[in-house]
Amino acid sequence: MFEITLPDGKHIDSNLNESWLDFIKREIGAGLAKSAVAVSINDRLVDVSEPVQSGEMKVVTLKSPEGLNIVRHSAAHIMADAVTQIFPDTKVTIGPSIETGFYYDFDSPHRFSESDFETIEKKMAEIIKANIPFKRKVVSKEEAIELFSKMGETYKIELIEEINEPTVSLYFHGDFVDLCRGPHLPDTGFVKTFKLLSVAGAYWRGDEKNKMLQRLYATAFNSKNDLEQYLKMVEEAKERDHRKLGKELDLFEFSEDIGQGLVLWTPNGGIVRTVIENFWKKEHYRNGYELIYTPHIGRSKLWETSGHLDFYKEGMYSPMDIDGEDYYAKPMNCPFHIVLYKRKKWSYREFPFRWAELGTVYRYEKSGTLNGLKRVRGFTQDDAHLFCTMEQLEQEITRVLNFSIYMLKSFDFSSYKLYLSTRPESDFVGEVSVWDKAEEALEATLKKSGLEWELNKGDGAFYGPKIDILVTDSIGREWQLSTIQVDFNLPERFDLSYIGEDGQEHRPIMIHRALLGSIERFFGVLIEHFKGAFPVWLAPVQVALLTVADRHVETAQKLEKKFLKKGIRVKIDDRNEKIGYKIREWSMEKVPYILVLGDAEASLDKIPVRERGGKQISFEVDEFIEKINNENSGGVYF
RNA sequence: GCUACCGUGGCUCAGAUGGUAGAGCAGCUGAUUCGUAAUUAGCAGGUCGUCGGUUCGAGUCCGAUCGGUAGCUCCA
Repeated sequence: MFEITLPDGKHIDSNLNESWLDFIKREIGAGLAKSAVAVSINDRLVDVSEPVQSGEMKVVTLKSPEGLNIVRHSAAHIMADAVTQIFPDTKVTIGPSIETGFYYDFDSPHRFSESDFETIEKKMAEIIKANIPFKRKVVSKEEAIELFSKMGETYKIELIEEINEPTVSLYFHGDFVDLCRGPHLPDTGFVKTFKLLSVAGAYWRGDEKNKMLQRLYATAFNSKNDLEQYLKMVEEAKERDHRKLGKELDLFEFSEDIGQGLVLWTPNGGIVRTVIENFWKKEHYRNGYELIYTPHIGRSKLWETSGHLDFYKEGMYSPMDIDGEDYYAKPMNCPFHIVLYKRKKWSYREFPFRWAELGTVYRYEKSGTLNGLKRVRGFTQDDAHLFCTMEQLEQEITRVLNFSIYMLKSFDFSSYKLYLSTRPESDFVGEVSVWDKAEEALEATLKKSGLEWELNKGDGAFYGPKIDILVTDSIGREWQLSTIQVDFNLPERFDLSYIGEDGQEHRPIMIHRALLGSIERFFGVLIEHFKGAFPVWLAPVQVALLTVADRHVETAQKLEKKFLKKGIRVKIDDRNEKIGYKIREWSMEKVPYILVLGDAEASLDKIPVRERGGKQISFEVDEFIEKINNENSGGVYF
């Protein structure tokens, strides 16, 4: 007797030894049975061909996220089938579904390239069209090993040997067989549309000591429309790529002469950075921070004390010799801030301290990980270190969190996801009771914030718990920008203290925090978020004045003077070109406002303002200046 | 760092099977003074990333190196 509960709470008792598919057909409906790709029984996914069992069941259809995962996973098998048919010497390894599709890793004497895609896709289409059923078979490990060794599938054997169960499940479709937990589609025909995307190297089991395999990336969707939408989104991301826009808008540069991962800010990028930094400084003063400046290098003793030479050496550059003494370029600012702390004895009455610095650090990143502005070797952190008592921790964290959200909002990021990372299982410093108190403080802050947050249990750094903030950009991608980290380690290592109310020495709590992260990376994210069309307050040029003919230059200069006085970033274009030509150029530069000055504007009573996108509005000069000032985020930061 | 791919004038790109570099845009000079996304004529600009090799001859083949892209890995 099976007792089955449906999602609507209905109980069905059945004593038939039938498959889920038959059960669904009879008890729920033939229509649903047609689009059923799996069954969730007590939150475990199984094939629809599996026999019924007792529990809470839910039909998984193509449309659900789980359903799409199954489609993609099955498509991965189909791809592996196609590839091994076309290239028989190929060994299969693993092929899971991922967020945007699926991949399969192969070990093959054949060098895959995009030119193989068509052949593979054609073969896959054949397999799909044949509606070949997926069949599950549970066998003993020995049996499975025998099967795969006959086939020469050594990777599969390695996987089976590590499975701690007496049996394993195999999935067949046609002549293809793969070790797999499942579930899979009823048959290959359920894959509606797919596309091979790229080929890349990937280590066997993700370990760089192992052999490099060839990974074929692909994706599958339930409709052509979904696929097209996905491809469009990929296209859109390409269009927005900050490396492409950075070149087009002349915002930054890398040079072989200077070195990998080292950014040159051009005059245009320099303006944006200046605005960001000036805004940042002003807001920090307003929020109770004091700005400090520290050097780029420090003696090895400092890095020994801080522990960086023990734990972070791979990230640091080789030392330079100064008068026979080793100095290191800083990968972090904290030790310098701590040395500033140590210059005096502090009283609890003076707490908290909030010391901020736009500190430029240098970190060794493997060459393959470098990526435009997003991953560089020299960058400026918008760093700050707070020193406070345990009693002040919650209030300080709340303050930082609010400040962080305010800053992100100022740059047009309005959707956040927060993560609380807590004490790791092992390898952590400090007392458990201190950790607990700190974690409580962080959690209380998050709860009060009313923001969406999640717990990443055990994901904290060894030195303390932290809160990370992810923002969503204009095309839905997530970026981690802010991080707020409590540190129990460095105060200990540097023997920091303050005099408490009781006249005794106590250890202060230290908080590291960065709101924008790195200025370089943040700039990259901003470029992509705005697609290079910066809001007025950040735009390198805010207003372009275009003269129709030479006799209008004087008008332009008069206007320029007025704008400059008000701190508006303005450029005159008095070249001997047709007006359409100039408009095209400044439009492509994504300048927020273009003003065409001709005979009609000679008196400057009214000026015609062309907005980005082509809309034209007539303004009085003062009115327009006022408008720009309003758009300057409450101040001129340049 | 590893694997694959890529590297031609400021930018975007052409240059089958090796025979000694080409376009558009940008730049410069001239004509044009023309009102909301490219006026026109001419000129100039490249030791084809770099170094080495094969060859009578290499942008084209081979090796090394530098740089880039995708992914893997890393990110106390």
